[in-house]
Amino acid sequence: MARTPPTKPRKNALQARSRATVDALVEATARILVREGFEKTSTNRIADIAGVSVGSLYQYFPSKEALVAAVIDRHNEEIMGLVRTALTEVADLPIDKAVRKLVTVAIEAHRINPKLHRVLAEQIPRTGQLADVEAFNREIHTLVRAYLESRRKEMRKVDVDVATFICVSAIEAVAHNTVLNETEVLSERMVRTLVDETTRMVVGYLR
Amino acid sequence: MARTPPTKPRKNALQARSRATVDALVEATARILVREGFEKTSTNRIADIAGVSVGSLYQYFPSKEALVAAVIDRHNEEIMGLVRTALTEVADLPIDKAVRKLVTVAIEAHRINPKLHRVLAEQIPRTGQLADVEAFNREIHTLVRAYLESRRKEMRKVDVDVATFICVSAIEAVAHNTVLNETEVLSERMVRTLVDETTRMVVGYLR
DNA sequence: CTATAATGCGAGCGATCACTCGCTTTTTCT
DNA sequence: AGAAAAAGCGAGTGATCGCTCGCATTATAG
Repeated sequence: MARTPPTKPRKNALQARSRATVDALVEATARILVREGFEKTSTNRIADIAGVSVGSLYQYFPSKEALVAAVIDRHNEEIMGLVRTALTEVADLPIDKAVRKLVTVAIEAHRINPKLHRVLAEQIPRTGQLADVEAFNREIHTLVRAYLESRRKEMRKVDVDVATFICVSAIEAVAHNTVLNETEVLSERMVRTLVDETTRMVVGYLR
Repeated sequence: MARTPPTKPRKNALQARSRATVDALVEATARILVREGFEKTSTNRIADIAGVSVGSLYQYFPSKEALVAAVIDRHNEEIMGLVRTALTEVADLPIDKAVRKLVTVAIEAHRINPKLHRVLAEQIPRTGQLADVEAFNREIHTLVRAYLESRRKEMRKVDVDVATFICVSAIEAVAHNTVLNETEVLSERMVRTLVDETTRMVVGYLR
């Protein structure tokens, strides 16, 4: 205890070189997930593609799970970036304009990296730390709820929590299924139709 | 080739005893999935819980995947049973009555075995044969589409495929999230509210 | 320049697990 | 009853894979 042992506390303190290593590892994980699927994604392979040794990998990520979690986090943060921005922009808009914007953003967000999104949704077992996607759902729920609360006078009498739940579920589902079903390129024409229709449904529901 | 070799073509022809074995295996798989999660579900363990040897397991199921697929199939058939029945019952009803019935059934269907449903949705990697959940979605889409087509005169002018897609996505999402979010027992009060609200949204959208 | 810390390496260990094979037991058929 | 087919058995095998450990290389401090 007297002497400071040169023990590495597993993953932290980064100087220049190591930051690049960490990035390379996360990037490699994402690429393998997309190109080969979750089953083929092994730590040895990740290290390999990242141009790094397994040993180094385990300096920064305590487990394979942690690596996948990092990819999920990065992806979710991209999505949440769009959503947060949209929700502040929308704060002063009436319901019809706001909903349209939110539906548009939801689909955009799902189109950021559709292949990765698909793999994350369909192949990653939500277990242990990976179960924390829930946190993002809670944040979205909170933000949307706050908006609806502030626009209550434009709405019919309705429980705001229930309305939030229904609207978020519906919008998310349409965006999700749109991206998953349409193999690759889905026309701008189609996207506009879906935005129109979903907006109509949700706005009609709220008023 | 001249002699009929007593080779078992791997899984088929069932006399009395073996049918029980197959059932026990599928049932055991479902139970382990629920109680221990997908990760802990190994073929040795399945055979163990089923009171059967691994050897026998592989007489009827060519792979672990096949076993899990059987569980998924059984569960989906239960759900599809309810949905098919509901859709025929509903054929002559006006949109508002029909949608209410369908929403109710959707939630009921998801409540058949919520824990299993959760595991299947969250922990099973949709890969290889397991990807065939899609077939059930197609059937639902077809059935709902046919109903909407037949009720076109009660509806505003709208592309029936798009409307089907939106309605099915929305209803399924609400049912799904309802069952997943509410930990265990969700009050009849809440269910009624959700049915009311979802029905309102969908009916409002269609007219 | 030397000492010390930080970063990187990769062969290989230990454990798990899907699956096989040679054999025994039970059922069916005649 | 006897034979043949069907069903059942479970120790063992081969391969995979997450992860460790002892050592090498590179950067920073004094």
